[in-house]
Amino acid sequence: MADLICLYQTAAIVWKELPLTTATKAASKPQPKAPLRARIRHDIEQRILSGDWAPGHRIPFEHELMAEYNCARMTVSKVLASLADSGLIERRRRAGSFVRRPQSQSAVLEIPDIKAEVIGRGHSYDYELISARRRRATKDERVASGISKDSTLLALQCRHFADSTPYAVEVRQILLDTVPEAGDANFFSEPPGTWLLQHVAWHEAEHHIAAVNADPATAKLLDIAPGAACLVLNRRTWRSGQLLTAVRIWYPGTSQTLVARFTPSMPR
Amino acid sequence: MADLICLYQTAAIVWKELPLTTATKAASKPQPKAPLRARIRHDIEQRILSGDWAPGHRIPFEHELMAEYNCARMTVSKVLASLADSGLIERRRRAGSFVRRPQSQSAVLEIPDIKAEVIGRGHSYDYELISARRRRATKDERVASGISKDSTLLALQCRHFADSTPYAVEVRQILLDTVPEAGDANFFSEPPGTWLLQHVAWHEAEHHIAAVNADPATAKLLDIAPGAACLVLNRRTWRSGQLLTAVRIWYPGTSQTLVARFTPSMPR
DNA sequence: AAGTGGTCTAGACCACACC
DNA sequence: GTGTGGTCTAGACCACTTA
Repeated sequence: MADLICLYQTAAIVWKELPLTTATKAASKPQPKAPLRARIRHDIEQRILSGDWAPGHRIPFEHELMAEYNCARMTVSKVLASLADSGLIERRRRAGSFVRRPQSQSAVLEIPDIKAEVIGRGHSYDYELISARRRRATKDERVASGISKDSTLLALQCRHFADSTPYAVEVRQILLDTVPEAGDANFFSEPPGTWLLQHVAWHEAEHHIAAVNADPATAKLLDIAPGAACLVLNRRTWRSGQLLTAVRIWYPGTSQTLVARFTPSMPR
Repeated sequence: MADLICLYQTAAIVWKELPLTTATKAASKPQPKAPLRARIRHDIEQRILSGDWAPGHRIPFEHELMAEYNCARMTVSKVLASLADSGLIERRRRAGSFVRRPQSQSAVLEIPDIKAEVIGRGHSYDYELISARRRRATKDERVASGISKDSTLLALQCRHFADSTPYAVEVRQILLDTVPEAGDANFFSEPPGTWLLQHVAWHEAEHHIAAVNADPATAKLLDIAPGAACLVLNRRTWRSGQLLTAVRIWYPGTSQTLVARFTPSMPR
């Protein structure tokens, strides 16, 4: 039973650590000058989110809403289409529009550029390039990522500091075939992540997040004890199906937490 | 320099571990039977995502697109509005519509119900309720979460198994003031997360993700070595600004990774 | 068969930003 | 002023589903 008490206590600490931020933004009424469809959307959304209209409830037909708000059908149609797009309602021909039940827990995870992240938190930012070299992709990399035989990649290792203490260690590969401009970039002064965000358009990315015990080398670079828990973020980024870059970032587990926030507009 | 080689190797392992899944879904042409605006949107999106229209490029005016596709202004207007809504373009009166540069790295993090997650991965699922009790909120909890003095909460601890091995340990509090039905639920047979998803509408949630070294008690419950890295997920869920539930879930860091995927429709 | 949503048209007026 | 996007109207036809 001592175990239980311990766990409850840690849970209580969590509660204490997290300020009640998201709940304060509730109830923002559209102004009288706001467009009509903002008002209609707000009204419907409010009744759904308050639980007034439970999942499965049939919301008024388009023609009923037309009458209620004395407007054209196009107007209410756009509102309902946007609500369906946000995943809040489901529309069925001949049957009507229905409140959907909450889907699986998904959330928007913000993973900003590290430089911006550090500065945004009010710390001074420093950056150190540890190594950089060009090399051919290994056989494993070619097989796993579907890149061609002669692919050359730029392999970088660097370190990020916040207020002069190590903040994260980054190991990155940039495919020079798909991002040739990276060959001329100066990664001594600018972190590769920041450079890439500014110079390269991307539209697919995949993140894997894991917890690992720091190996001795990483621990030394992060100035933490060997074996201390680290949050490891793996990201690969594509454009038009072509891999642009892969990166693995170690954060000390104690200082760093990722924050994800639910927003009502979710894909299905 | 031994450090570097070690790090590069681990990065290569990542590459190997992650199959090239997202890149295969590229290039899905709208059918000839598809609505006109799907075709228009696809055309524009393609030119932006391919890099043909770089960030800052001015895309054609509405009246130009009307002429090109021989359609009404409303049709192209809806397309451009939806592209702006997705964050792909930025619209300025009198100036036109412009391709936006990629924003900060954000992604949709899928955090499904644990039972569904385990079953979805093809494992057998088992569940164990370790403890359950009602108690008053502590002072710290009241202060931190803005709940009232006399709040009663249901405090649960439970364990999830995949193929009969510990998968996660969960510590949860449910506010009985806001979710009174939970008092009658049978959490001996059904995990609280699953029950809540089915019975309670929610619309705000906040996740914090951290890496910690397992304390002895948690390590014992997860059947891992004390000090092993764990991924810890903290979630609090609200409805209409009222806290419904708070939960902290420990995953063994070695087995568990969270996956987040970028989607083009991003908030700004 | 009837009624729903899905889509589109051809106008209109307004707000706003830039010249 | 001038031209852009923002919003809205009052129709229309079609596809689909369900009664």
